[in-house]
Amino acid sequence: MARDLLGKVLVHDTREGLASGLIVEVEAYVGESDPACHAAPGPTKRNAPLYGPPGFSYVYLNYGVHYLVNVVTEPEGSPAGVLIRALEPLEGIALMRRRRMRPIPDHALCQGPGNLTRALGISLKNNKFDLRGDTLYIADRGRGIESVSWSPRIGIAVGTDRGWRCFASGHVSVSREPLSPLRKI
DNA sequence: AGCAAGATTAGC
DNA sequence: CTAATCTTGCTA
Repeated sequence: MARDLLGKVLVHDTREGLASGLIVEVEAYVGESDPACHAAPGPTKRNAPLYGPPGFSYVYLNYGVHYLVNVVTEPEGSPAGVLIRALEPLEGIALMRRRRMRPIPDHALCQGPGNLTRALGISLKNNKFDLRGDTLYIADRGRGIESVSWSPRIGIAVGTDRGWRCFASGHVSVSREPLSPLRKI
């Protein structure tokens, strides 16, 4: 589930160095019946990773400008992914700032799905990566998120009825506050 | 072969 | 509020 990814750590280890951040905001895109999911039109070349085994990455170029990274969550043949929308920077902050090429406070370096891939140096080359590997991977460092909020997903025109965005309540690195949180746990 | 749209962001 | 920027997927 999307909730389980909150509090985990996304790490990208490259020649330039290692950068990582605590996952504080995600959105679920589930199945061909979800109109906002890239699997909605059925299998295509682009969404192939969604139909693959869980635990792999699905990276794509959005608006011709930003790379967005998902974690494939369902068994092979069942297309679903969780979009990572924001991280609290942990390691490699100097490297992140260099990649962002812009004066930004620490907490905002990985704020937003396009910004975090830029800060971590994630691109199309990282598509279909095994997230239990040693280049782009998710680590459990025993850190949890104490308070979680849910809201509709952001930036989409369809499927807004589903409250499948979840984030660390009130965290400074969350991309933005929800218009209407559905519940808090 | 041509075209419209898109899970965003920064700048005016 | 809008431009930027380009790949995918659909239509002809």
